Amino acid sequence: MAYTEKPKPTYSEIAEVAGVSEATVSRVLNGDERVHPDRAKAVKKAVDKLGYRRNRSAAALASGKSRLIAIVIEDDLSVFSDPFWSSVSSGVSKVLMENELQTLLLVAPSNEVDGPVAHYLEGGEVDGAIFFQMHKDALVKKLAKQGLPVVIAGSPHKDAGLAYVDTDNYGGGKLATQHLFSVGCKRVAAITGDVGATAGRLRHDGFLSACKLNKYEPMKQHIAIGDYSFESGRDQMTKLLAMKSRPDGVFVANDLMAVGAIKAIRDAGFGCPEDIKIVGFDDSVLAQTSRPELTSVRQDIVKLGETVANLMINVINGEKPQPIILPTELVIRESA
Amino acid sequence: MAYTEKPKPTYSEIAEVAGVSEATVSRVLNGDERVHPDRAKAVKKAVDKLGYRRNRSAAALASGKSRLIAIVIEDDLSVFSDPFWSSVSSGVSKVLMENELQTLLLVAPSNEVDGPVAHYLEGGEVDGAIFFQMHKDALVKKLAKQGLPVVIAGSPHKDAGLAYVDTDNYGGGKLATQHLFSVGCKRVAAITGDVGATAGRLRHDGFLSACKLNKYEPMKQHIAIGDYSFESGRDQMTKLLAMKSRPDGVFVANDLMAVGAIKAIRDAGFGCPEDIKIVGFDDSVLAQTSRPELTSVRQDIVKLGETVANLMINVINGEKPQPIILPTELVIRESA
DNA sequence: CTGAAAGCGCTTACAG
DNA sequence: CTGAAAGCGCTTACAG
Repeated sequence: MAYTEKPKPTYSEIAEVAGVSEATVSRVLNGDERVHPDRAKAVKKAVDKLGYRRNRSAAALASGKSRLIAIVIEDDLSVFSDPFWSSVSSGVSKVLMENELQTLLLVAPSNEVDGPVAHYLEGGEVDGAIFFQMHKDALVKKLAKQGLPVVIAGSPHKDAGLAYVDTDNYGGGKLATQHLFSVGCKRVAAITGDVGATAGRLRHDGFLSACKLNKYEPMKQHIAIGDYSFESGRDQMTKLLAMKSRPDGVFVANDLMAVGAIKAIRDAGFGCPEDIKIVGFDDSVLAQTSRPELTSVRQDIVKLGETVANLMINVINGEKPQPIILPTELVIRESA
Repeated sequence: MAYTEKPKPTYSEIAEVAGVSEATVSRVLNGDERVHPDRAKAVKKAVDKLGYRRNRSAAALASGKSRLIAIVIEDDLSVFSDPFWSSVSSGVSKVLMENELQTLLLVAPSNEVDGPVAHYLEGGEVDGAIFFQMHKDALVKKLAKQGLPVVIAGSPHKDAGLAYVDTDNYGGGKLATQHLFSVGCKRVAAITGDVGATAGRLRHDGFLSACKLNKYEPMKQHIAIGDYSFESGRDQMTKLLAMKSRPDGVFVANDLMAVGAIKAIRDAGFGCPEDIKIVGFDDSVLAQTSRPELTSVRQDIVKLGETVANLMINVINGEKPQPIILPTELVIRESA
């Protein structure tokens, strides 16, 4: 039995089998409504019969559209330990694929405005680019100005008319803090992340807003600034514990710092939640493995990815870029 | 000032500026050695001057090579909470990009041999495919047989002449278990993962090998089988604790189960490491946030990704597919 | 070592 | 609603 070369049918075979021209094949495959239903049916039948699959390179070359969407992630250690982007990417890729779009994975330094990835993106090889929030806005804006459809997963540093999808960081911070008041805390503090970045600032603002709602004026020293690391959570909590007016409830801007804070509480001989209650943010795996288990703000990350992909599709279709904020919920466990 | 259309130079402009034919431009850009150095220089100069970037679709169409490598990940909840693949992908993408290859992200159900992703991969749109270990071998083998360069990150279920890169699971299990003996444990047990899967089996085998080396015959009931979840670690540990011959050292096949095991130890009123010592596997973020901090086996995940990418390149270049095993190291902390 | 020319497999005005 | 034809921007035998 001789090996037969795989036939790899092209338009010409389909056209022949279906008894139409290649132009019509193309129209049918691209969903052109004008084709007569009977011919469309014939084409589809031929496609099935021949097991035809479109050559994307050829289509891209002829049409000028690559049907490729880039996901740009940061080449940075933080990525390596954060399941966040893997979940988002997964949701993105799934939705894009359902829309016959491919997902290209690009790894780039965060502040690179002029490196290889930037050039690649400017080269027009891609129909759109999705950026993960850690990126500086400069490159994103530049690309958007050049007409490339661009969506940010997360919030831009400064709102600049860019399309983005983000978790409701403000609402989440507020929710978490409100919970501390609800369970009877009287001296509520916060350990924030980088308040220069949007997510950190919004969580912080949400905290303040809940305080105001409860007619509570937090002390300045009760707002400690961390950097999202375990160590900073531990160290900032230690400082809070050392204060004369020791807080009895702390909103911590992510779970990793929250776990650090709990360690500090334990090390200092206090109990959580007896002496000090803690609410985290992310509802990561840490929330469940921590002792005590962490009450934390949950964001639906897969949904975030799906929403990002859908927004990208809309932007490509010419809709106006527009922010989308996804709701959070509070998962109550042991720590508060 | 009128907006000028971006010129988007092509071969014809370069050829003109450099005073050569388009064929020569192509040769230079593809690193063909035969071109006279002077002409090559002229072409490169023209390329720089015009800010030329190659149209990949056109090149792909003409050459039949897409310069696209797919990463196929599983559409499964386990992915969503495991930073493993994000780190691997990151390493893969970086190396591929350095070699002018693009990374395509494909999300597919694990046991799909005949779905859209499978068809896509068979369609020849991709120059190679990298699979993450959770995938069943069937699809991978099928593709390999069709001549598609294929590499597995992790181990195949059964060795089938496929190229793969994996952590030394066997060596890691051995290392971990040996450490338990070294610190004086007398009744050493194990909580394994799925021993039907390669990684789980190898870690388990490594455990046995260290036992043998120490002339220790583990009791059958001392080898508990978990499923890598926090709960299974906790439950299996509870069972071990209930035994008359209670172990004083346990090798746990991943950190998440190890943290669960520690909870069980605490809940039962024992101390870790005083009464029972624990060694985990992965050296994940949990290892550092756990109380006590976890002694754990570390694998270099980014390196794994880079190695996978390099292996892929070698396979594409016609080298014989061949397994690569990456070493592990033991990170000693508090739990053992 | 180099160029003229054909061709990769699609898409899309254009004309009807 | 449909087809003939030109063209997208490269690559690659082929001939020299």
